[in-house]
Amino acid sequence: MARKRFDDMPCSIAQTLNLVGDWWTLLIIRDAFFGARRFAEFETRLGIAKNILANRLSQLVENGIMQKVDIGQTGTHYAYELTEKGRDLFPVLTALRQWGDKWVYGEGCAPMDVIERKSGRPLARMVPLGADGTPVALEDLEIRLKEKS
Amino acid sequence: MARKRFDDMPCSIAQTLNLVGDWWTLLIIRDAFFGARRFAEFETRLGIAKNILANRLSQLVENGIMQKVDIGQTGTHYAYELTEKGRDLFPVLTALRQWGDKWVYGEGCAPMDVIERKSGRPLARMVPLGADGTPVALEDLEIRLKEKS
DNA sequence: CTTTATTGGTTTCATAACGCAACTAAAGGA
DNA sequence: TCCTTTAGTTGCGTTATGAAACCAATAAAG
Repeated sequence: MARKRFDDMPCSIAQTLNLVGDWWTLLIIRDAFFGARRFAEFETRLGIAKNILANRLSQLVENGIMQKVDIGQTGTHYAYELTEKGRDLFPVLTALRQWGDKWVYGEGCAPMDVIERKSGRPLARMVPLGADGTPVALEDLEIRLKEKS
Repeated sequence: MARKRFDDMPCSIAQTLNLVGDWWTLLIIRDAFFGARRFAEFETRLGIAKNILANRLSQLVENGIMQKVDIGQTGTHYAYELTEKGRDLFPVLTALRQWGDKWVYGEGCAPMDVIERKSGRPLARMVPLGADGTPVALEDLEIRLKEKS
């Protein structure tokens, strides 16, 4: 049967994964953050098949995460760029990257650093903070589900 | 042909997605955070097929993200629990959830809140911070790739 | 003004993954 | 002994993925 969709799950995590949670989509977004704009650029950087890339890009555009800009005074030239909605996925990518830095490569062995130019230093580790700005403990959290109206 | 693996990409994001980036895995981890422990619990909460669930759980155990604990004095009873490596994915789930809260449901309309008991208030929005603790601007970031040794 | 290259795809087809349902295995209880 | 619970495995049809071939529009070359 068809791949199961998570559309109907009343959960932001499921909904987000439904939009960006397949094999390639987050990597396309990653490369967009890292400067890729053109179809061929994504293709060669990722080593993704053209049909899959075309499909994913059109989904991303459809979902408002990227936009397709015609920069074609000269021939067929489009740029795919992140919208604000797309740029707002940066925390997700950062969390994924920091987890991999720590658990796949090990502290200090990551193949890539993201550096803040101002300070010349890498970003701080992202940690969920409470309303008062201090890190939260998992045990101190409570899930509260809203009633359906 | 076989699904493409991201194993060979020298990138923490790709590596992390390689471990937890398929359709179901992050939802299994989410439910583990929310208290699910038993095979049947994951099955009914997620509506996932048994074979897929069995496959994903064994991958998660193999990758050290969950562990399978035999709690079976009486019959066949196992519990699947997150390891430290698994619990450390909490920032990833939080970032995904907060993005969905904002862009899928809209501020204040999320179907679920994660509340800190201490304060009774939801977690703060996760934002990548620079080394000095202030939020970073995307334009002020620089990617630095490490040479292969 | 015809030919060739570039860009951004679409089509085709083999294979792998998914989803459902049925079946199995091991232990406990009636 | 037979039934139930738990945790799977197996079989099979459907869908998605990946590679390669093909296509269309424009530009550049000759």
